[in-house]
Amino acid sequence: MIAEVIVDIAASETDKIFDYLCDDSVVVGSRVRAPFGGKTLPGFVMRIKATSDYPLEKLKKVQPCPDELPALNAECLALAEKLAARYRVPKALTLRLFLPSEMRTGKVRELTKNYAALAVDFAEMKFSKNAKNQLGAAEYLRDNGKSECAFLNNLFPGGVAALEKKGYVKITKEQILRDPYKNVESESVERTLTADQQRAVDTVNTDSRTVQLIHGVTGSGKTEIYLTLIAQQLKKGKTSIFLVPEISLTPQMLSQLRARFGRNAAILHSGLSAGERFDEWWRLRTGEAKIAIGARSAVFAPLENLGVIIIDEEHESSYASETSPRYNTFDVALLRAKRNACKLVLGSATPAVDTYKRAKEGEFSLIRLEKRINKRPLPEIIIADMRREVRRGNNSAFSGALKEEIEKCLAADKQAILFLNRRGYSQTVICKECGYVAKCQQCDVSLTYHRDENCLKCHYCGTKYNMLSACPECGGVKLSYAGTGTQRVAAELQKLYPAARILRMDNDTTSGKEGHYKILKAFGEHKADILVGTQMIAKGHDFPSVTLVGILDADMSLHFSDYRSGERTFQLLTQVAGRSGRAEEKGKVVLQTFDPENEVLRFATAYDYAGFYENEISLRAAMQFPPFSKIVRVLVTGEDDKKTIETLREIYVELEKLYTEQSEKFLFFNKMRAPIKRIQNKHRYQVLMRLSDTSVLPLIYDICANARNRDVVVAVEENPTNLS
DNA sequence: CGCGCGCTCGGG
DNA sequence: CCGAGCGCGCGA
Repeated sequence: MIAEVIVDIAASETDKIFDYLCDDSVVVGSRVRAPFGGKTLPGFVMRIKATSDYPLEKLKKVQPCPDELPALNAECLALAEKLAARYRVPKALTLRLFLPSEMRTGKVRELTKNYAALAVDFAEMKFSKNAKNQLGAAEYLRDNGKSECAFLNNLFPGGVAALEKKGYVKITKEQILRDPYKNVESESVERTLTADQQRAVDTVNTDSRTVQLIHGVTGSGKTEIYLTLIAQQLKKGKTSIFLVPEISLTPQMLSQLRARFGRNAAILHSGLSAGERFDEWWRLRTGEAKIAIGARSAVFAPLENLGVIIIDEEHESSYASETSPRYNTFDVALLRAKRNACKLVLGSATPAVDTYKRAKEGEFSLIRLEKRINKRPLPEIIIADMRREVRRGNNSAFSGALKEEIEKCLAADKQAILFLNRRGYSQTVICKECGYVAKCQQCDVSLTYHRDENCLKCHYCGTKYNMLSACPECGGVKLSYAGTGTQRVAAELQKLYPAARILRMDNDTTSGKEGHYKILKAFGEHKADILVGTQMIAKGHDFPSVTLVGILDADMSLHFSDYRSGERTFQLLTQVAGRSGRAEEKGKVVLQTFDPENEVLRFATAYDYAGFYENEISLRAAMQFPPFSKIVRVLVTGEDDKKTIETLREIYVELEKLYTEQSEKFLFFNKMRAPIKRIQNKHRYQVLMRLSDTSVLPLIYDICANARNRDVVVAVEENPTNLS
């Protein structure tokens, strides 16, 4: 037999089928070890055939890997090939997406424990008189049956090993599945559906369209709809994939899933240890677990017979991969949904403009949930005009209105959340004498001051620098801290309210697997009065005693010069505001801005998604921005500036030909330095295009794939979320 | 003359 | 991706 093998090398030069001899233990989808140019590499069997075009005598033989099941099923293989073609990446790269990394590197295997059991009858055993440990271990095994070796070795050091040598004891290895969330408490919730929820479930089940968008205000009970859909499929013996933006941010969702589905649910996410991830993956592959829950990579879960795929918070940018292969979770999910003839459910309180347009136009089904559960009112939003605060001489991060509300909140023994999308103490350190700004040596960005470590950090590459005592340019000692971050907010808050218990949650405080969980749990148990945090506190937590949310700088994300800034701001504000008043108490939101007349803020404070959408879509249409066009960026990065520019030029020349030939399909075409000129010592250049007709997109991919140069990375990004 | 490095090519 | 093979440049 001949196996067609893709060797596991991420390079376009080796991205082709190599034929190998194999025996019939090797099947399609299984992993093999293939002799390749002097050494043996892992590979994937794509097909099995009887003959080869390659001279038979030159064929080498592959060794099979002893997996119980082939690592990849037919659907995974087909999908991997499709994605490789779509994104012009080697098939080895897309195949890897379907496997836990430890399966490739082979470093982490199943966790096994050794067990000892008597192999001969105790009465027949003979012991020398000082072999106390042998006798003890044997007696223990006689009385208790099969036991763990580690345990016996503790009690009777060396006993088991000696018994095994004599043939009295047999040692067996047994696989233990790690349980990553044994510490997450279960909460049993079995609610009956509201009429709205039931209607949503019915629509998903009966509507003939593959994609179902659930547009439900925060607190309208979307989670319960997802759980019901999953449970229905489980009853039918079908499997589900449930995708969330960042699983570590949703411990409550997690415990609900655990409570409802127990070990039918497998949780895949980056915080797991390699071994845990392998075990969860394996439970899905074998069919022991039927529900895969996780961030974007869980869309590749090794499930067969899919009944439903759910993408919660579908507007989140984390669903787009930022590393090669730059797949889009929705695209992959749609391919899987079509192949399995199952539904793809999208959910959001603030759908992406593109998604909503497709739903309104009938391509997707649109399900609206306009009421919060129990008809709780949405929190009242108070706009604080920061220009007026400055005029009054208040230069602090807190407006008078916010301070007043914080005081009321503390007095009533309720909780508050303050949101500021900037970590660290101050955004930059500036010399008051000469205007010098501290910058990273490896990146073209200013450094952020972190007071707790008294250092300057680069938020792009993570490098730490000692804090300056004087300006390196002019020697001046008057340094000013410009741009407030979460550390400073927490510190100033503590000064204002010495008795208040303050927790901070940002990238700096959430290290470790359960870092997020610990902070959220402490806050949930009212062990703190005020939570100060970045983006990450905006997600779907449910804290009943939070009655106040403060948005310290609502303008921040508005001032990004990209077409999506309005959309992002609306989404962020709505999400954050939704954290307030989730129980009986009515919530309040104080939104601080320097631009109170801004349309996006006005729509957000009125909770008017439809209004926002109409306004936004007409702007986009007028400006010919997505979804009325597609922005394509070709990003060229490399350490060697000359080589990088040379590669950019090669690509540009070819793209320019395309542009002149088919200029009617281009709304914009230019090459330039990227906004951040250097990150981690890599120079960055780009060709920016806006297409009115995407038929040239495959040609753009081709040009970039052909221009691949050593030491220079070329990436094609479609409608990129951040244009740094 | 020798080897050191950089480029090209092949790998089944 | 990685190693083998080869060409050319430079130093003693």
